[in-house]
Amino acid sequence: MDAMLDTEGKESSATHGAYRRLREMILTGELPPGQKLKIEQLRGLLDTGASPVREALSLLTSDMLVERIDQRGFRAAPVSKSNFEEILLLRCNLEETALRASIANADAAWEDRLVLRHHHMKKASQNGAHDFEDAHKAFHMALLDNAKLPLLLRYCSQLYDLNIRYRYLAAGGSSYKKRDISAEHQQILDAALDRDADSATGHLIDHYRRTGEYLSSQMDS
Amino acid sequence: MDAMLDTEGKESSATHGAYRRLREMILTGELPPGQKLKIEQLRGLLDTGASPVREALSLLTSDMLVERIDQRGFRAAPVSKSNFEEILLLRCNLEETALRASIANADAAWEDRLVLRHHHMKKASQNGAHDFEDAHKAFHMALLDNAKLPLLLRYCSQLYDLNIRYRYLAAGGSSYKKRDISAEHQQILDAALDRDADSATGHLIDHYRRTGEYLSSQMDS
DNA sequence: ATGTCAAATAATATCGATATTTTTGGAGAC
DNA sequence: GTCTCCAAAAATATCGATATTATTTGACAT
Repeated sequence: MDAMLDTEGKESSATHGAYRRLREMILTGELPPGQKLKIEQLRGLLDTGASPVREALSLLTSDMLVERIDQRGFRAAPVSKSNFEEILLLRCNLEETALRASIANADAAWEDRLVLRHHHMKKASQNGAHDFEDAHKAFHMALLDNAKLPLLLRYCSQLYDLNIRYRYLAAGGSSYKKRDISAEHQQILDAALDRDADSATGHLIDHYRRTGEYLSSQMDS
Repeated sequence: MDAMLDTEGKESSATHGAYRRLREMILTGELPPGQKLKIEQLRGLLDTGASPVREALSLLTSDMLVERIDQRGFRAAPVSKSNFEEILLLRCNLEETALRASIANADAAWEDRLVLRHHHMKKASQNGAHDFEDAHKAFHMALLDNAKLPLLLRYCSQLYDLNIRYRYLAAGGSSYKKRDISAEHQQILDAALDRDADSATGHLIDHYRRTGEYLSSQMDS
């Protein structure tokens, strides 16, 4: 007597579905920063019960994409320039730590994973922006995950998502020029494969700072 | 027709109450690491409904004190030596960043807060261990909060709590010797008041490393 | 006009019950 | 004796309804 509309055969759970859908909507700006998130409204939008919605919102609180106001419901996390700058700062700090640790643990299997992810990313860049975003994140996380520091990786992943949100908000996802991001990625990859930690972290941080400055300028408008 | 048993006049909310209570139980080890957290069981323990328990567990997931296993409920987060060491590593990294930023923003109001927190901590050390823990955390967070980096502060606070849990687990909360923690705190405070970032961060990290090594040795047993 | 208070409205938080899923336990086959 | 499979039990996930709490509205007094 229940609707079973998802064609995916992977994760069936009303809560998880609501979580992923809401996450997507907040990241892309479909649910704008600061917006009140009323249960009823979302219940209609995702056509599911109130409990899964509630729980999904609780989970999104962990990711700092949703704020809970004690007896007053939920709202999409607000944005600000200072928040953006803090995200950038922390990313540079944490990702440098993670990348250095990853390189310290470098082995053939990791190199294979890196090359693969990089290839997938290049391939996906010809498809839709959505595919590219996923592959881009996968590449960046692959750079870091060989550190074998799960907490650190989790923080980096969280911050990555928070940052991507600003990219969507600033540019509608499009104006995010190809610039020469592709070359930057290649430099990072090569340095990582050479196991040159200084060069790899240098390029990585440049990569972030450059994107950061670009977005920061967009935000002044 | 509802029970209103809390004598506190501050935060009334079944969810929030359950959250605080469960958090306490997990931090102190009353709910041991890895233990299955069955809704019914907790519902009885906290005498409240299933929904608040469920939501409290969701919130504790953010704090990494509870793990969610997709269609199989919740469990208290497991512990391991490598997890402990990662926490220590990240704490040293993040708190150094935060403390340096705090000192860079130093002003009279911050100094006042620091002195006050330090005083309260000393006073509380004569009372129960529970009071001391709260005051101790308040002092450490006061050292960091002048950085005005809310995300960073949140991470530091999370990691602080994860660490305190290991202290409870290793020592039952007691053997955590007074050592000369008091002197160490004084050194950190003095250096911060002098606005000597190198000295302050040095003492702070020493403080953590020393406690870390002590706990680490306890864990080999 | 303006500010305050009370009733009406809307939204959240919570409960109790049901449907789904996982886990357990035991009967039968090899 | 061990393994497989099916039924029984337990636990989770979800729903629908109610009680609580916040917010708005409008009347009244100043």
